[in-house]
Amino acid sequence: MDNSTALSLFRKCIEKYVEFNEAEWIIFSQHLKVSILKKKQYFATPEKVCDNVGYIADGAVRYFHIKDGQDITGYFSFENEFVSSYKSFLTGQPGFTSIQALTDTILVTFTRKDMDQMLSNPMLAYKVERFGRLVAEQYLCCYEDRIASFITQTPEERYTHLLSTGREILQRMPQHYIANYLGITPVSLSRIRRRLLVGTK
Amino acid sequence: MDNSTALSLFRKCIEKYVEFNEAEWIIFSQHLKVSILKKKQYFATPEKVCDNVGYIADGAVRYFHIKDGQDITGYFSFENEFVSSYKSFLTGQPGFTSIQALTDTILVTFTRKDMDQMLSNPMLAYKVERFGRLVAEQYLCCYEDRIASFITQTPEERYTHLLSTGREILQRMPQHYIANYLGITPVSLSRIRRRLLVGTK
DNA sequence: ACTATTTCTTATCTTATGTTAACGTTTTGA
DNA sequence: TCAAAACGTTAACATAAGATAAGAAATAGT
Repeated sequence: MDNSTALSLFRKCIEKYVEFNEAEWIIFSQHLKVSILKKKQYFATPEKVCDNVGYIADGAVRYFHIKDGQDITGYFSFENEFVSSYKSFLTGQPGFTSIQALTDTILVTFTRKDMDQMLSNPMLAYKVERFGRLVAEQYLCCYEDRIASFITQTPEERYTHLLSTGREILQRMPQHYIANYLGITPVSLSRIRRRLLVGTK
Repeated sequence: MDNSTALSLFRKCIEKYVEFNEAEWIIFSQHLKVSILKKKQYFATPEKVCDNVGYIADGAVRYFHIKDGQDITGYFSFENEFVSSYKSFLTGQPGFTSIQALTDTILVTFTRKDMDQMLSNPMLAYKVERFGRLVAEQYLCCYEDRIASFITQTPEERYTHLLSTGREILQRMPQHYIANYLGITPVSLSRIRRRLLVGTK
């Protein structure tokens, strides 16, 4: 995929939120950079401030935390989604999240500085504010559901619910990542799957 | 507390995000309503669309879900915080969350319609977009931490972490609400407390 | 002031999960 | 192509959590 393809995918994506005329888009796109993250390269690490937001034109990334030397997967992002250690990006403080490319990944990125410049540019400010609001709101809704699932559901229920949504995660992620994502260990997920199998046959 | 006190508290709160001049504030405040929610009255119920965002000038509310006839507390909001079933408010769909006043609560509210009107009013649009973005971002950061705690921590760790932050929740909420908030049963929290006591003495 | 309700603890029992390790299979990378 | 690494399942054991019930203490409401 070439840079202009990546950029036009990005444009299509953000125009779900706000539309830009050509003049605006030219200025906006001056703040964008297309880059490739090779498999296993890091988009964010725990010690550093995550200074970028990325749009995944192609590929996938995995979010994880390290606890007691163990790697615990918390989330994934795929093509046509955004990626960032948001809290770190927004607060300017180091996050506790690592983000790593699962495959070679083509990204359209902009930095915190770029975002601040756009927010200070009268020609873009309003639309960038709006874009930011709508994206944040959308994530808020997702997070609300995820938190509710931890409070109201058992691990087995969370897994069957994930099955019922048929999310991409199921096809594309190894099971032990899915287990972490559900808040359990890989061994436990394997047992849950066994229970469900026995129950249905 | 009278209405103007409530309104000026609200103004002080949102001016942490954006500042309004007098003309703007006059228009903004025309969209605001001060109301009282008596103890045990509902701000939101699962069947209905949550059409309001509230600012708590005084009082406190509890968010909960009903599962198998049981009431599971998910969150709290206190004075000087916002309250809404955000996903419902943002999507216009019924939520699954109930929100109930824990004590008589004084609210400054605006409806979805008010928000849309403000977003369409050129005099306010920019600042309201910005306000919305910053509030959503702040919640995003909180939610991110909360999700990480479910994935990386045991219930006991979540509780000791809550203790270490000394959050208001601890002083003002009965323990079985806190248990739900941590994703466990009240009985289990009681046992965790026992374990911690024995461990320290 | 007194009763009803709520809250918290404790006990018992059952069940699910975490931990560790072993094994076979699949995938990866050189 | 071949060795190393990653992956999924299973087993055994220890631990923690859920469910239920009972009882004491605190609180609320009248």
